[in-house]
Amino acid sequence: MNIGQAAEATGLPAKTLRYYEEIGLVKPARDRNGYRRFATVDVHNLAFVARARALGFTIEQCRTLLALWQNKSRASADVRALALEHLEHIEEKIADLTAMRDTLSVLVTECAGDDRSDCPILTDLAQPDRRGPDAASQASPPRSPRVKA
Amino acid sequence: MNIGQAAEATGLPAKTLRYYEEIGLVKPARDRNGYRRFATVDVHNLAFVARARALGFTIEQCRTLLALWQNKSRASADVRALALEHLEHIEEKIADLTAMRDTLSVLVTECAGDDRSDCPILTDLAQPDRRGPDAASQASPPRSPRVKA
DNA sequence: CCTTGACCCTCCAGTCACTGGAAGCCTTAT
DNA sequence: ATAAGGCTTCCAGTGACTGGAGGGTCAAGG
Repeated sequence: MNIGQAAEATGLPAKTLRYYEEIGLVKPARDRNGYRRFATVDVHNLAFVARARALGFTIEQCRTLLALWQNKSRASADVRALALEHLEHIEEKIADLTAMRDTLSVLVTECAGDDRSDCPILTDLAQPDRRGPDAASQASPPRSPRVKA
Repeated sequence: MNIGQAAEATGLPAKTLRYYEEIGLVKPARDRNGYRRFATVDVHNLAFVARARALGFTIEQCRTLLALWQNKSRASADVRALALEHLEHIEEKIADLTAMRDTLSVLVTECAGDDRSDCPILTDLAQPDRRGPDAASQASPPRSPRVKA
């Protein structure tokens, strides 16, 4: 299977497959002409990774999950721990984003949105403290807007 | 005001203030010794940006908001449109993350998490299609796990 | 006068997970 | 022979910082 077919089969762009090889997630063989040859097992691994990525696992977590998947003597507790950690991470992000959404939707509601310059959104951004539904400010670390979600 | 005091006042790391100068978000004056001197207006602008960032606006959106804030002849509709667009973006992310969370929490519940190797999480990741609460797969673009949340 | 320590400066590299593009082989069909 | 399309490598860029090296500046204490 050439890279194009593997891309087709996994739903991942060919570029991504090259990248995954580069970082050692898959190790396709090579034909004599230098083309990558993806075996069935490679495609399985890629599909596994694609699904884990779709659930928001990082590449490093995918690498770990892949290793656990291939290790028949693994303990399911290890997998569960990883998933649970990731789940907490997701919950945090949801909480942060929900706080942002609440604040922002209040502000949007308050703003007339006409051709006058008067705008509660800007007023709020300009004023220290005193925010509507006590939003994102104190979600997670007290310092700096390190949310990047 | 030196950079350290400005950092203290805005809650942003000094490194970030340098970065914001580099990309032209603020333009502090310089003392004869080369130190940045932050005027009150600079600190106000930085605090404004910090709050907008905490609400998840991108740097470019912050730049726009800052310009609108300083432009007395702006129309509040412009601000509202920007906020609304951002709000939709946030809603999308929340939806994606919620789908991930639902799938993942089902899987975590199903997994015994003991020292046996049998693990529904891995089984699910390995199997194409057939997922519990029809999760993240078809959240937003049909192709690839381009969620990066 | 000298040193110490806390600041400040610039420049470079790294993060994460790709993505885009250039330049150039290889293969297949016409 | 040539054109199209697929494959290769390598380099650079994304966003928004963050870390660190190497070095200048300043105020206080000995």
